[in-house]
Amino acid sequence: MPVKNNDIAQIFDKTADLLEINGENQYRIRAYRSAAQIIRNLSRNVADMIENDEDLTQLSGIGKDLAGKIKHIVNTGELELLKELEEEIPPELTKIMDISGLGAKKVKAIYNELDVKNIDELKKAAEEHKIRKIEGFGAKTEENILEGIKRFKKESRRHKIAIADQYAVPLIEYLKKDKNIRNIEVAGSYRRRLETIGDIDILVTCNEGKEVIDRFTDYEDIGEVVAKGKTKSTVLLKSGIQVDLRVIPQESYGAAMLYFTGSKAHNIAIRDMAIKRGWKINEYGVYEDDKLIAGETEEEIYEKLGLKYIDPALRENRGEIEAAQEGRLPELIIRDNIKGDLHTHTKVTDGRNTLEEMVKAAQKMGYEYIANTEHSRHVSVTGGLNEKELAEHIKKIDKFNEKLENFTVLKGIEVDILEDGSLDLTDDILKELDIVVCSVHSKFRLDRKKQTERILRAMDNENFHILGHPTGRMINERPPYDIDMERIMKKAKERGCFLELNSHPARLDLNDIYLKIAKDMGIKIAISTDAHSINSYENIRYGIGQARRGWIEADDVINTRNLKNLKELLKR
DNA sequence: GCCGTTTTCGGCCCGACTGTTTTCAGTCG
Repeated sequence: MPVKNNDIAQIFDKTADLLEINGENQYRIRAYRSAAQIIRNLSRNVADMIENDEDLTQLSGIGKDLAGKIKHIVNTGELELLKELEEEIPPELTKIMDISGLGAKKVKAIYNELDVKNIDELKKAAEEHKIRKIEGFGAKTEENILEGIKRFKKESRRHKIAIADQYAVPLIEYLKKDKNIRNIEVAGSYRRRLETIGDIDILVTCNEGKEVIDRFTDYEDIGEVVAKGKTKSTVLLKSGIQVDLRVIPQESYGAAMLYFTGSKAHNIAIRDMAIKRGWKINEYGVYEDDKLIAGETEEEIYEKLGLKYIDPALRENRGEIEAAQEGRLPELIIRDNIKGDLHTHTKVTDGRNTLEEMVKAAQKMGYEYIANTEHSRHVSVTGGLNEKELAEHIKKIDKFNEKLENFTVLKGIEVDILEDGSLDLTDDILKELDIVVCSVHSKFRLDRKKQTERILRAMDNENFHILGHPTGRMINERPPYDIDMERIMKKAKERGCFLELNSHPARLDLNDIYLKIAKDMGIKIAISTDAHSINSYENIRYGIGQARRGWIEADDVINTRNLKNLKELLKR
């Protein structure tokens, strides 16, 4: 099985951790971390690039040495340096570094003094008050370690963006009641609309910082105040989600928004541009010597650097800075571009509302059409339809449409792709439909070759329109099917098939990186919600956020078309 | 370990907070 980009990234990350514990040169460590990030964000398979004999040192941040190491990893799956380090230092120490408050230096000290190698031993040592005896450590640090372990076990994963929304929105409403606040906004990965967020970063400008910080730490949903200073405070909500609040001077608001929105890679690149012009950028502004020359808005900072404004969704240092320099930033899709939902269920199978209710709610969304796509028979737990039932259902929709004005229900199905790549319903009935969404709902664990060929074969069916939730992943719960997405995309392009971006916040499938590849290949996307009730249409905003991260414009998406143009596209 | 409009050597983003210290190291974002 080819080595995946993420495998290489993980090896480099782990190497960096161990080098850090070893007290190596911090810039060497940074080089490994940055390489991990570059590889992880790459929109192509490194293994393929090597096979094509491409020069990896073309990637900024990858030099001769790392290029060689990447090649070695791709060929052998291993890195000698990491193996050597693991013999020298217990590899589990890197896990201890994930505990908040513990970095390389402290981990090393604890290991040297007490021979603590893993989290269990760490807990024991702290409970026996051995930690506080180490030089530079004290009782407070020991308490924090125990707290950190508790928290780590409870909340070690990132939170889905929809979960973050549930906490961020009411907290912002609460803070806004303080009239002393002038600007308030959530920055960080939340603002970039990442599919998951680590914590919620709130920035405010105001007259009286102390007042805002006090109000913040008084919030009723807080479980613990972790830190509280004059300009910054960190709390844990009862749910375990961390929230950081920062008070910013008005003249620095743009600089702070830029800085705390990230991503880190984007910030470093921006700062680097400033350094080349003899300036310095920090969270307070752009400085020429000690003179503030920009900072109140993000726009003016980008402008100073000769850049068009870059949308937060694009700030990953994946080419957006070059695009901004050359005036070829995409005009990103917005919610209002969407004219209808192409993947919906009703009570007929496993949905919760009737078709009538679903249509009414869709009209409220401002849509012109929806596709009704019930499950096919193979998904028996949902009451999936067989040929005869679907034929009757089609007649019902025809009748239903006669009553509608300025709105159309497209006759569709979400048909299962069976293990052998055949579709769960006959061609005779499929060809009666306006739209056929094809999805994998079983046999998730086929090997890469079989799983890929299963989908490729399905695409050969002339009734195939859209590949539903293409990778099958559930964020934090289930990994993607093992498939060769590049082959699948090539086939989609060749056969005129479309790929779904499933907007359900637990799926967000395709991810941003695949979306960008699809766009670059000229494959059109359907942004759908897979709505099982009238309340799910709103999930489209998560799909839109993800699409923007993938550089998607309105024209790349089939359900931005009016009904007539959509039907043209569906003719294949 | 990477990189080059001052450089093939000598830089590399940078400030706030905490806890341990009496002026700073470690961690974090």
